[in-house]
Amino acid sequence: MNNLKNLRGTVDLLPDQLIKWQNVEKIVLEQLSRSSIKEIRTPILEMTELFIRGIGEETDVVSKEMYTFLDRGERSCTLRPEGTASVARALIQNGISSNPHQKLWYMGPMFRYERPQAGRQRQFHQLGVEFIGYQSVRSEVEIIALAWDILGKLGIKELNLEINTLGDLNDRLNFQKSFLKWLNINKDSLDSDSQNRINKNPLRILDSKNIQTKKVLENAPRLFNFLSDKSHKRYSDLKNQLEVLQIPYVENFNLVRGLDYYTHTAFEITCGALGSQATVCGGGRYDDLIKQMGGPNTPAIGFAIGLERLILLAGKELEVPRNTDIYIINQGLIAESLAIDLARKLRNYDLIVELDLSGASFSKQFKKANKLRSKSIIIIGDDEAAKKEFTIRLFDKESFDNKEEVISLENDIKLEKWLSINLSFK
RNA sequence: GCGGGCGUCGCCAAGUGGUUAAGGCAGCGGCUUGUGGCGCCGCUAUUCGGGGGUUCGAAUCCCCUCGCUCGCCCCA
Repeated sequence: MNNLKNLRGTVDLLPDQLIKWQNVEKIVLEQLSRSSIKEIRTPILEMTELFIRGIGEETDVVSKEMYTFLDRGERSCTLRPEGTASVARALIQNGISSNPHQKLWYMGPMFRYERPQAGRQRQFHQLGVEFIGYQSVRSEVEIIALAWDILGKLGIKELNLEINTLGDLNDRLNFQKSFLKWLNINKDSLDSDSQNRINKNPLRILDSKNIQTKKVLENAPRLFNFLSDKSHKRYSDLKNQLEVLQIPYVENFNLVRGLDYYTHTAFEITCGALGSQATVCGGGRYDDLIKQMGGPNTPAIGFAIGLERLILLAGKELEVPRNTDIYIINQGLIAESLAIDLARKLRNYDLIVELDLSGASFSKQFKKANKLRSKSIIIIGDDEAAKKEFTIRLFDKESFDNKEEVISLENDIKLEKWLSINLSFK
């Protein structure tokens, strides 16, 4: 059995860990539904072509991180490395023009072939939100605020919001012209990674982490200075509105982000507690993507939150499970079936009811109930079965002074009264 | 893809060449098959991530490999 293991960069989530996941998901989904955002589910597997065209051939994600293979029909397939391209594809395919304004969310696994690290896996999970068909600055502010609030609802502290603007396609082309000129003059002062990017993806050089390159870049032309008046206005409107909402931000002119489809606003939320993989949320506007992919001209903006990173940040209080309300101790053939019937009835009261299936001694079953920290127990054995009744007892760990009552199996009124007094059942 | 650290039972670990691989937690069984918190007793690694080598003898030394981890790169 030793040779059968999970693949590198994948993990098993066991029941104890899933308590936290489920709690986090619950809070997140509540917040999304309050904002009237609808769920969309797209396939995990897509044509490779989708990501090459959507994300950009020269991006790191596409050029070296995709899980790509040929299926039995010789089609090139890829496990999705992110969600936006799939959502765009699904909308185009299903007739976006009949419904051009949509607020959508999705949640699920993504795949990138990278070296695993804390907060980074090969199969990881993202929550994504996309506002489709919205051009306004307020849609950007709304979406940033949403990301900010989701993280806030989970009690995550010390978050940093970084923003930047990339301008529109024209702004970028103008900038790129003079940036390329500058890059070629200063080529020798750049690190080798950046030199390689000159002809492939010059914008990415902007957020190089190389100290030497960073220093040289200080004298490079600024994208900001190539923005049209309109783009400038967008950006200052964005900042003003964030200030009204009292969401603190830091401008980072080098924030470019790794996917080609971004225009205008790009943002990232980081948390120092995550260590080197600090980004918990990244997003931005992508006004040209849907058109580029063959759909109608449709502006859009979105973000993605990394769920593994979110779980790392979320507080310990979300790890607490809901305890069993009633543990049913039972023994004997007749008692057994009465106990099953009783369990079904109690579950209709929306109580967590666990039926002991072991047939072990009463003593064992009591110990099990105690270990589970069950709030109460029901005892039903041969004696009770014969009289068509059961014993119900509060099962307080602290005191042994437990209230116990014998109730007839038919007496639902008495049962409900007991439940409402002792388990605050309504 | 490149550097640094690590790898002994489900978890936390002692052991650094000499033959029975400590201990704690958890688990299981019993004292106590009709009654729970405590206690006591017992069981649970032919084996030290895997493979090969050195040696009379290896968890301990050497080589390879896999995995984890921290950084770089990049991102969620």
